Amino acid sequence: MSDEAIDRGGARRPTLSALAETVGLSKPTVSRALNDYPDISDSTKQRVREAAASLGYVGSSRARQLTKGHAEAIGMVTLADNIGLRAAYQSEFTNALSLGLAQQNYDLLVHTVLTDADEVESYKRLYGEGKVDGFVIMRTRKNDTRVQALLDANIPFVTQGRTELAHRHAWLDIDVEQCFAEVFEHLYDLGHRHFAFLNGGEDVYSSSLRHAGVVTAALKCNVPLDHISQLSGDFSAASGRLAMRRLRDENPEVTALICSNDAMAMGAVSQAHELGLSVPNDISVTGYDGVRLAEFYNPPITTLAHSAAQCGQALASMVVGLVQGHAPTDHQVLLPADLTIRSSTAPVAGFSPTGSFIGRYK
Amino acid sequence: MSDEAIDRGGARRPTLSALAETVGLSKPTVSRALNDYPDISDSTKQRVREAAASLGYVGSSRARQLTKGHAEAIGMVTLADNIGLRAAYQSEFTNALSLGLAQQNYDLLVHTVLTDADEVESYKRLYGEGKVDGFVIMRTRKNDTRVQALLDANIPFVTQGRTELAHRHAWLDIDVEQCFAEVFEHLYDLGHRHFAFLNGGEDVYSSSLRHAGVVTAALKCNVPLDHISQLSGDFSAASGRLAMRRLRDENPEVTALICSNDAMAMGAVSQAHELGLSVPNDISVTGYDGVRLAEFYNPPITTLAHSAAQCGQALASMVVGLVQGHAPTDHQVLLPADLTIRSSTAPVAGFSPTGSFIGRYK
DNA sequence: GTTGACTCCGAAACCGATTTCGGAAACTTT
DNA sequence: AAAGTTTCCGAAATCGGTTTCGGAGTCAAC
Repeated sequence: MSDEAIDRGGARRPTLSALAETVGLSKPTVSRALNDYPDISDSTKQRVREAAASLGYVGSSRARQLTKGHAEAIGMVTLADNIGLRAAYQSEFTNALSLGLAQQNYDLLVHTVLTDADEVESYKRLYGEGKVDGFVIMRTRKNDTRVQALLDANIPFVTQGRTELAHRHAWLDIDVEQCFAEVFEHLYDLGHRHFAFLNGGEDVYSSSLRHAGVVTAALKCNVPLDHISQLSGDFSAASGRLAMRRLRDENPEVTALICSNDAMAMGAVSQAHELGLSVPNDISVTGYDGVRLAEFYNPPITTLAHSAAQCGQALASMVVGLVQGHAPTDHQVLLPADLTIRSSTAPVAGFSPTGSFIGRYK
Repeated sequence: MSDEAIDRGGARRPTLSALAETVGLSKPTVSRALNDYPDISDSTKQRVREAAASLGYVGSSRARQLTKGHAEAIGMVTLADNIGLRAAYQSEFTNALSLGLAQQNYDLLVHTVLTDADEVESYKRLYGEGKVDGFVIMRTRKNDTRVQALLDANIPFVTQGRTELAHRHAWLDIDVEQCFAEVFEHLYDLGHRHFAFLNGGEDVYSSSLRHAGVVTAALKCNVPLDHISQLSGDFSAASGRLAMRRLRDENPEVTALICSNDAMAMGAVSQAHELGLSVPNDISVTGYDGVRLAEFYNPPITTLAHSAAQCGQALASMVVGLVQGHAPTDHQVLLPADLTIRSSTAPVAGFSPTGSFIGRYK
């Protein structure tokens, strides 16, 4: 009664006890009414709900978490060096993930660190403190220390991209082997016979799959493997530029460059123009990822598009299933990518197409 | 003793009580030792810390939050339509924000919603549930319902970008008036006399500031205002394309297009090329934001760059200060942007520069 | 008119930390 | 040696919910 707190604007939010008191019931009863337990009469539920609404009661998730034992949040820790195009992809992805999570009443907690070591550290701390129930891991590498560490610590997670330990954890990946074969065939159908393939680093699991896809398609098309120059980059636009310079100097016969992501493709295109080469007239270039921006590049870039939104949604339900007790191996899904043909690829000079095209024109 | 829980891989994490028992001390003592209270002897602190380390004890943030009354987390709610370049900027920004928060032991909670209405709803719920202590709001509009709602509900927040209510809340903004004046003068110095200005919508607060900057500079340079075609876009690449088409059809005398962000600039450039216009030979184009990608565009785009990283860092300390009790009005900061000259701007044909350049060449 | 089943609700314990308050031991003072 | 300080630590309450367990009514059945 005389316990009048000074109302400094913040008007202390009502607690469960306060709500219980105003409706003249006990705490447990009110709690069960709000949570729709069967052993509470409908009339009581009704009364409680109305009172809750009129008081503006919102249950404290902190208290609920404490008793329930889970945080209803999923964590994602990223490296601070996410810039440029990589950032574009990540953001589309993060938004989709967050939305998918929200639809299942989970929140997304983002933590950014400066080094790899900090990253593993953060996983353990966030999970140990109970701030999150599990993780989504992006940008997996072939031999990924994070995956190993989380496996060892028995922390639930799902990766975007497979690893060497893929049989032991939940993952979602794009069928890059298949789609890089498709893009190769697309170029072959356009009459190209001398290729360059700008792959990512060895440590990236998907690099070997991309390579396999290209090789498979080459064999199928009877293109000798020494007609495919192998280049290596780091997924940055800068490494795309570098690759294009080397190509001009060392392999001028190449008419088609297959890049392992859109950023490298854009870098390569911009370098080509500076070298006086026309894309696609002198050389065709393809990308991978389908970031929205590739569509507005100059010229718009032919790419393998996978929907970040779709990935995010799928990942959301996978990780939620996981933290609710599903087996990791129940959550391993492979998604296709769409060959999206735009203006950075064209027939080689003087070639009249005979085969049929794969993919969609956009 | 006989209380042997089945160790199903997950090895229940040690609690404070468990730790207290192993060191033979009481819970409060251990708690204070861990938190470095002065009334605990150094030898005891030492002993407790060692035991904690060897047991791998990590305090439950859930319990701590409950007693301490705050979540040590900041929320950000975004609209699901963040795609393309907008996403690129947001991601760089989010990473920086998250990093800055991490350095102050705060986490970033991201929530994505589909509609504006849901957005305000989410702010109230997240804060009401105690999941976050405050918010960072992006993409402010002139008359921003979110700002009004949070002000009404007495929820701490800081915005990136001013609003009509800027005097009542914490904000961080770029001095767009100043920098748009700079970019105008840069173009003027290159000999341009017929301009187009592609602004954002009326509802965006900064649009009027941008306009003011351009007008001020025009007056200073004695450029009659009817030599500046006003166009309006929505910050998308598509609207940049549209603007360029209109320009070619209706104002062919224009030689310089000032865009209100990089995405529109890129759209304009790509459209120009398709129309057979050369950038920068036929028309110069400028952007704003300084997304990394503008640097690798074809051609690289002259832009006004503000560091997303710097904004994120600043915002982080602002919002943390705020939730720790600082007054909103102590946190209102205006940052400059750098005129970053690249290849999308050039002197008009036959113009020999007399004035000096503003800005840096990159 | 007991017994039994059912419906609906409350007392008390609990989750895992922090904080308030006070008390025992050791150490100075006079 | 009694009184007053300091130093260090523990008992109990607390945060705001959920869960376990049981108990008071009501009603039908024998």
